[in-house]
Amino acid sequence: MPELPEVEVTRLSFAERIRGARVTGVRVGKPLRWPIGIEPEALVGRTVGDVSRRGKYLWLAFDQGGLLLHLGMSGSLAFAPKAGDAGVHDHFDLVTARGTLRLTDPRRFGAVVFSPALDEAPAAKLLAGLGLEPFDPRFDGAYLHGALRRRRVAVKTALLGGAIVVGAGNIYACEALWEAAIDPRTRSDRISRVRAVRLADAVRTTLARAVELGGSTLRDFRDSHGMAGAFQLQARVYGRAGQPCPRCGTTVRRIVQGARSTFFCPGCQRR
DNA sequence: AAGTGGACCTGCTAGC
DNA sequence: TGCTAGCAGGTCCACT
Repeated sequence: MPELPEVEVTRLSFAERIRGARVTGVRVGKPLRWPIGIEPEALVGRTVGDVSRRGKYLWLAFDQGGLLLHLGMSGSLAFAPKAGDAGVHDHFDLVTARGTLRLTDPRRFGAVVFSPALDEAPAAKLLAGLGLEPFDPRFDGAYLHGALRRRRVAVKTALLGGAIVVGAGNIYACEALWEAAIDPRTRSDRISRVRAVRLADAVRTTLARAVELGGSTLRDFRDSHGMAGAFQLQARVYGRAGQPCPRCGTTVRRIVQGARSTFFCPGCQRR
């Protein structure tokens, strides 16, 4: 489910509501990717502060420490309709007077990890190695060109890796490469400076537009109030194998790169 | 060091 | 209808 736009849309949908709330209870379900790292009871009595985002992680700050949250492949955060009605896929509840923030995650690739601070372990360790935020002014064509030159993987793989720029997962990496008219199989060190400028623009604008549209709801993504996203309706290539490219009419293809599906137009996306 | 493939876990859909 | 294979939005880790 969640790439940067879905995570950001989720954040925007609950941050205001939960800020200042006092934790009155915590419920945990099945284990997620990593142990929480604190007795859930020890969170009771803390006050929620700001919710920020780094890549696809959310940092929910308390007056003391905070929780690093990740939605994995199938996670979502929502306010529970009423307390005590947790289903089999609900694995974390943060109960407050302003509502119960609930992580639902069928595949359990997501995570809830307590950390004493964002810049201390374990949070810092999980965030180490992340590339620039796409909306960071330092993320531009020159930076991207330089970073791509140091790698020899396919440019799609380089984007997905997150070590150069965070936030573009499988949907938006495919979409940004279409936007920039670059063949996803192109070796990253063969991308010219001019095309790197185009690609950096495409990554930024694709992610920004997706946030504006409320993310992509392919199957089950909802924000914390249950709203679906609309970006998927505008996807040009993702999930559209066999359909005509909206730019040149060539049939969109699906290939596999690094065990992930890549969708692209072999007509107008060039090496 | 960088690149590759497997691992984690569950649910859904298409096809026989 | 029931079973199976294949697929899914992420990313860490072990191995080459």
